[in-house]
Amino acid sequence: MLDRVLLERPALEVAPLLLGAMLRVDDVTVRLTEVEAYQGEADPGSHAFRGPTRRNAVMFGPPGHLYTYFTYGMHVCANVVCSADGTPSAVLLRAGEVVEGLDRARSRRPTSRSDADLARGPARLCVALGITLDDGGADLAGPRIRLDLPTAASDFATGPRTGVSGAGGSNAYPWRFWMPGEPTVSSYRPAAPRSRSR
DNA sequence: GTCGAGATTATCT
DNA sequence: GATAATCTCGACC
Repeated sequence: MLDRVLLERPALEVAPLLLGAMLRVDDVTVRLTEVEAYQGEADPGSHAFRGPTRRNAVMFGPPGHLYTYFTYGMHVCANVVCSADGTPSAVLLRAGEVVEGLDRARSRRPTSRSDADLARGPARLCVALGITLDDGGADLAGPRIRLDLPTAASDFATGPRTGVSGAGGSNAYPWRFWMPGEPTVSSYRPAAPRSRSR
């Protein structure tokens, strides 16, 4: 059962709690191995930094809900909304290990060469689980989506966020959390400065 | 194995 | 019209 009280804390405290958590969508279950904290208003890298918009409205709402968004036109990323109602904190689900519904996950991600690749990366995780924009704002204790927090905190490491746009100069926050030794967590390739020129 | 560059579209200014 | 919390593929070591 999802303990909503735990999610009312700041993202930085919720993030380690989510490591090892089980996230089930329909018949596919993933054990989260890598997450990233976003402190809304105090975080230049967060979508909520510039204030509430239609897209990030869910983040400003009560915790225990799913915040989804489109990025780069092709990819969906999922967050767990935390902190109290009105505080735009969220934890991005970066990677996980598919522990149930492997066949389903594999068919959704035919390009994955190994099972560890199925949910290694925010957008991949969403595809493997079948999360779409339609699931934005969904209750994490609902019929289709269910989140189970681990009973005990897992071992974890922290480090600087990668992949966050350098536009805000926000790469300085060590708000990435992962479980050491997990094959689904690779030292993520530093985001290449993306140039649309040409 | 690691490194570098392009693709593609919802959302915001 | 510009931007973006990424992924995939190809080249090279």
